Amino acid sequence: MTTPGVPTADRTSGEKVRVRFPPSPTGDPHVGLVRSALFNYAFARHYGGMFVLRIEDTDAARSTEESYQTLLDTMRWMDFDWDEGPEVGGEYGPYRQSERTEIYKDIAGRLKAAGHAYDCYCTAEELEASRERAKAEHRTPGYDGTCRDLTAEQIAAHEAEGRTSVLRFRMPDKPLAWNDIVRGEITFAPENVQDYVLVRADGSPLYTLVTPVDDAMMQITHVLRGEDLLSSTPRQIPLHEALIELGVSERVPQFGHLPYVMGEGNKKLSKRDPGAAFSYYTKRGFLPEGLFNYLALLGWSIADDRDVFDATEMIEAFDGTRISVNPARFDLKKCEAINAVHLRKLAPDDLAKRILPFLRDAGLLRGDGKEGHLADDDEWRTLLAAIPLIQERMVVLSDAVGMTGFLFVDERRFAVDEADGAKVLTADAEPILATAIAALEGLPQWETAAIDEALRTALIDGLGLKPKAAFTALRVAVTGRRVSPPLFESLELLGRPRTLDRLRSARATSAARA
RNA sequence: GGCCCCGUUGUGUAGUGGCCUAGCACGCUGCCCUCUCAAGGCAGUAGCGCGGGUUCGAAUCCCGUCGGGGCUACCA
Repeated sequence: MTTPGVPTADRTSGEKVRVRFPPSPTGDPHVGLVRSALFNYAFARHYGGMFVLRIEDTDAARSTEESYQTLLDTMRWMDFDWDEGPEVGGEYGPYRQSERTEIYKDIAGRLKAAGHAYDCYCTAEELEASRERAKAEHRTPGYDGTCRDLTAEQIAAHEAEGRTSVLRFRMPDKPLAWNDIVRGEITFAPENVQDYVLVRADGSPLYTLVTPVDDAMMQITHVLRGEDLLSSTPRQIPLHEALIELGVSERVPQFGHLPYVMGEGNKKLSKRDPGAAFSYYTKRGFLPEGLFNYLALLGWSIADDRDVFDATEMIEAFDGTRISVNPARFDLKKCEAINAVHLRKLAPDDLAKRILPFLRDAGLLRGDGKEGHLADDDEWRTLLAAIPLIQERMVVLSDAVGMTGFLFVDERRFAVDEADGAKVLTADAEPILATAIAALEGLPQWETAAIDEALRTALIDGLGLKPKAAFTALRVAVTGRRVSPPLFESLELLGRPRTLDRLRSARATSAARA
């Protein structure tokens, strides 16, 4: 690898940095896509530049309105505020390519008039044959230039035959090189990059035309995109140069090609991979902060001894120079670990607020949902009090449902986990539960320390039990599971009546097994 | 087949000729703490794809080789 090109987004040139994120609204957003948005966003913010959101929906067959909306929701959820784009506008709009067809038509015409593009009448069969020939001769397959310099007679003959034509870009005969922001000097020999199609026979523009045209007209200075587009860059550079010549552009943007995000095996992260879909994270309750942090780590590092940081810190550090060239494998475990760290840093009421929707969706709250009031006052107080018990045990927000469900569940619907109950609430548990009930019934103060002391005295000292055995029985009886938040605190939160109800019910179960 | 990109522990990375008996994080294992589970603490596990050079000295430079990936569309 040669020295990567340091972005001359420099403050010295005085040129305002403008970057763009151009997703296609096809299907559900993918974490690889979000990572790409993140890098562009951070780059723009680092240099105090503009972040442009552009929707690449020229492929009408695959683009959907639903996907478009999901894309915007995703951007908002990640807090990637865009300075120009759909819904916010901007002076270089419109920002949906489907609304720019006249622009493309105009540019295509001017490109043709200036001799940078020409009509190609080759049929699919002819092109296929040409490719086969090239392969057989160990040459790079691609367009052979048949229609590059047709005479007026030849064109007339083709038209008379009823052939249709596409518009092809005329590649210059010179080495195509650029200093990639991520990878350094990259060069393609001209014979390996052939004339390519800009406009379909039906007159609709292709990605190959539209992307450089928009980047040019939107004054984009830096293009950070996936490595899969690396081989389209040598084709785009001469087109940018042609656009400069036509006066619609002022520069060839600097390019940087980001490493892939890989999934299982040695394949790009695909829909098959658990966790490939962005919605997976919102559903499980990852934090935007956590996902932001983890995604930033996919192909970038902030320092040699640190990998937890927030958006501000990343933006401060992200100047485009430490981007890795290697593909990064998506590691859900690490993503969870990073998320858990961010979760533990949240203020208690903030965390509680974020947990609420998950509790609501699980049907555990009575709140009417009006004006964001998902919980009633009692529930809110209980949740707030439970936060210290669960915060360091959680990885994602939805974990709170399982951990605090026993506090919110309607008493008539409370049930002990079947497997845990069968294992723990045996005949042996009956005396433990009986003793605990007796100890708690007359307790003057219903609070953690008193509960703790009373139960230890009665069960450990009194019955000579091991703490683990004694408290596991109570834990299962009261929380319904063998794993729960700390027991005594949980009992305090649950309150005496409900605690005793559950203990009595569990005692009955144990007695029945005697 | 052609072109291009890439190759440090299981994973992500630090590393740009001596600071490397290769650092950090996640994972995994064990121990401590402990009412469960976490969190926390401590310890451990495992790596420069391979082969040649250059050099007093190479993960770092050169050549070759092997491996992986991408592109090779009237998709983006």
